[in-house]
Amino acid sequence: MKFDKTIACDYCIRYNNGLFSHLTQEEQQKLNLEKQTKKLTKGTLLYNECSRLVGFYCIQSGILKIYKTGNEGKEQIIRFAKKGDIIGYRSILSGEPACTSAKVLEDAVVCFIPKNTLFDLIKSNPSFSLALIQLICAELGEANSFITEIAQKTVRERLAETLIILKRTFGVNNEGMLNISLTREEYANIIGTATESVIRLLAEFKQEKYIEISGRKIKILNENALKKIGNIFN
Amino acid sequence: MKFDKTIACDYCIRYNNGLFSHLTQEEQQKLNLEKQTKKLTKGTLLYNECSRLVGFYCIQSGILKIYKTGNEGKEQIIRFAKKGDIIGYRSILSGEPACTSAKVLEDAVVCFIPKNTLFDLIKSNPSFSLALIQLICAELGEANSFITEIAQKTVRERLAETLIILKRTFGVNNEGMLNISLTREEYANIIGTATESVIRLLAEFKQEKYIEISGRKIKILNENALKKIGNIFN
DNA sequence: CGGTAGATTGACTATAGTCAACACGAGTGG
DNA sequence: CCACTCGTGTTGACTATAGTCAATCTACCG
Repeated sequence: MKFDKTIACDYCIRYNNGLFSHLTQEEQQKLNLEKQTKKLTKGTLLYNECSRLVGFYCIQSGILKIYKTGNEGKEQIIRFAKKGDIIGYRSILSGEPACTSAKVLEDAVVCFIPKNTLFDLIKSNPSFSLALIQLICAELGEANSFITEIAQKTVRERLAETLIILKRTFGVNNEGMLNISLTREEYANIIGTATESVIRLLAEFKQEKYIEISGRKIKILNENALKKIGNIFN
Repeated sequence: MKFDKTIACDYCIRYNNGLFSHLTQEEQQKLNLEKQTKKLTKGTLLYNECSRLVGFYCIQSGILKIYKTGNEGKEQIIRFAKKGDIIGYRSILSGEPACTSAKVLEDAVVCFIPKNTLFDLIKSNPSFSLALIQLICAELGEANSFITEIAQKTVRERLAETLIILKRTFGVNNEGMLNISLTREEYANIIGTATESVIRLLAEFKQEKYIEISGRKIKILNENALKKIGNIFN
């Protein structure tokens, strides 16, 4: 991991879900001094379950997967973190070890913000606290939806839904390919199924011309069909 | 619904996850004036998805189920709320309609606390904010675990786990029966399965002498066996 | 030029969902 | 008081869905 301080917080302040836009000039400068910028290459494990974090991370670029390890050692991907997201805050706020792991999927630049900086901000800046609370509530709302979907939808439905959500979250490149590339196993670990099931269903979707596949790159050809399969109404 | 103000907040202050213990005398008095106490009988729907809440609720006694309705109209129970829990805060903090419904399972007494009271506290009392953040983070942590379990464990494993969790959460009465009584369908809606599957598995557990059943009352006879089945290690 | 990780396919099996019929008790209205 | 209904619980039979296992293939990397 390399550390540098070349990128000022101003950049993130504009993007991070508005979280840091509630800081005063003074607080912003303090943050700028106390944070550490890290460059992380693909495959790096930023932290894992049981890590005792001493700060949280703010993603400036790149993609990480946030996952939990089930009792058979199987990974369950809980969510992804991309530009503007913050991760690891749950652990330091509750004072417990992390309950998830974070691994880099696409080379990333993240800022490490020490625990005390966060606590100081909460203590001194109510607007910041409120924004943070709202951000956590949003994450909680998504987790609740995820529970319902994983409990009630079939694997086929969840796969279709996942493709739609990935498109919404990461967008597509100029060839229409999803801007995130996952292994079949990672798809399985989002959906909660076996790798082989993902392979078979992707092949089906391809067969029906809902998607186009080229290695790990996927292009959605018929979004409406996938929405219908996944029971997505918006 | 009946309203009264007979019960002072002091009572809850001591129990509510320490949340309200961070209030000053003055704030406690203000809260006491602004809250409304409601008595809710079994079966009452406190709010449902799409409700625009104007405050949140603090449970003084009784049990409510918090659930989401999936696209086939099937209920997914996300969690239960009992003495000391707060519900409905996510909706007012994010300014969105509720994403879950809350229905009374056992006659309850709840306090309604208006939105502005909550916002005022967040703005003026950083200790309260921090405690609130920690409370939400705890809920988020549980949601993440729930996702992993529902995605990876079999129905049998989840049922065993659910029984253990219900015992931990609600305890047992003097006959050893779980202090919560659910229909078979409600069990199915926690676990994410069909009612018939719950019935068959409960019969199995009974057969193996892990539990004793008398109508909706369940007694755990062999906790270790259930823990083993549910892969619970603590 | 192996070696390794990931992708694919087929065959088989287990798990759990669906459907239909029936049981049972608590209320309800004639 | 009795038939009736309704909600819930139960059971059996069948089916579909998805998991497991094993073999093979492919691409890329050192």
